[in-house]
Amino acid sequence: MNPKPIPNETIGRLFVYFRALMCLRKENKSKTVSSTQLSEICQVKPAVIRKDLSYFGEFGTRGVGYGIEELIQKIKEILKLDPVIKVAVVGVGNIGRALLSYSGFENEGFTIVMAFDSRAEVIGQKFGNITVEDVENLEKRIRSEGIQVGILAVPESAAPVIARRLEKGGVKAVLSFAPCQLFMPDSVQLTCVDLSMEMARLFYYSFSGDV
Amino acid sequence: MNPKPIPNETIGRLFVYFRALMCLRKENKSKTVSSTQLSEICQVKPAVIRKDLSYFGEFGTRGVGYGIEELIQKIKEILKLDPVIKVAVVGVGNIGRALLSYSGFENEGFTIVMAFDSRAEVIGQKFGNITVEDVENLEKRIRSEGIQVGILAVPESAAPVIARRLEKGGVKAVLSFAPCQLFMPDSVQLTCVDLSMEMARLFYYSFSGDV
DNA sequence: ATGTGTGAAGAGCTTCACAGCC
DNA sequence: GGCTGTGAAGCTCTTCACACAT
Repeated sequence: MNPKPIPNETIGRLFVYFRALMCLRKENKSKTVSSTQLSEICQVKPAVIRKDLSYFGEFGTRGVGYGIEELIQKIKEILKLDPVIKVAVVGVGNIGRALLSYSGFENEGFTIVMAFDSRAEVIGQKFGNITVEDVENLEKRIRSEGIQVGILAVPESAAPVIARRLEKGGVKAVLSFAPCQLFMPDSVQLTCVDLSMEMARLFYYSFSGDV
Repeated sequence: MNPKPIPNETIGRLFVYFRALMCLRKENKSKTVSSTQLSEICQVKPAVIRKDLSYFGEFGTRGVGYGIEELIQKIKEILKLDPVIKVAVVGVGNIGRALLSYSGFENEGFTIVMAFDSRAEVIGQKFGNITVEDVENLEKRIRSEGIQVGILAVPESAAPVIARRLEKGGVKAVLSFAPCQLFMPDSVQLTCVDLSMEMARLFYYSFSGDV
């Protein structure tokens, strides 16, 4: 058991702060920022920001605020944001391509280093400095390259099999875009991004209290 | 105020049940399903399923379970899943294309009916029966077509402006893929799908309790 | 016997208010 | 004055156990 129970939501918000801090650093208007200032950028209440940060230590200075550079480093540590962690994308359809061509990840602490697909016409294509490989060799290749995180961007029908193979290849975490339930051992962290579900939630809240 | 406070999470889970029920209906093995059976498919505990459903009425039969067809209809009603609600995609990059070419949405209760982009080479392209239009005319077109939901799939730099224009065009809800904070009036429901944040969360949980 | 519906207990997260420090 | 750090209160969501229906 950990010393203190850290809310799940806190982790997500830390990343939001992180991104805001990166902006502030670029603007370079000040070396420090108060929870009130941060709250305006992040749309999170000042007290929440302070409590979130306080779970991990006392990073601020009373009467002043938080050192921007220092806080960036602290959050990096906490979230293990580190481009050394290797990520692979499986499935180079539209979603896979979107991920491969998004250049923002590097500023945000991680890098995609491999891509796999099953289609002959896609294998061998280059995206930046990544060449799409044959999914046939998935387990072997991700194991030999030390891939720790897999992104599942294949069609629903292939998702369960690929998920299993990522697990066999030794990844510790999987981010899935497949609109279906996946079964994973507890040793593998699984997050599903379910667009239909988000849409459904939006619908409910937009059209419920209606005339 | 509503009669009972309904957990936010319940809404998301309802959609998960919905999808599972659609599968069960297709399999056509039985007319009914118990919360225990559903729980195995959805990976949600039986008691949670029962409580979630009980917020909206008494849909089950004691000793038997829930009628599959009946429950599908009820959830459709609750979530306002209805292909009559019109959705537009703004930004036909990789993410936009992924959404336009995903055929599953129709089974899941909504339809994308328009697409916009600013790039001359994309405007006029067809995806299924949708022709990409010039984002120039965004407000006018979504208003005249009665678009109620906008999906924001443009680069970060354009996101705040387009968000504002969607709002002006009269949408009631926006689903954004932009990795930045957006400011919207309370009258517009906003959900942000933040992939970097999900990655960061995964990282934290995968590499924290580590050696 | 089987399986739903639900009040009450429990766990988790947020908010508040203010003590403590600059 | 300004701002952080935090215990305690308040709120929300989940879990449990069992009454109730078929």
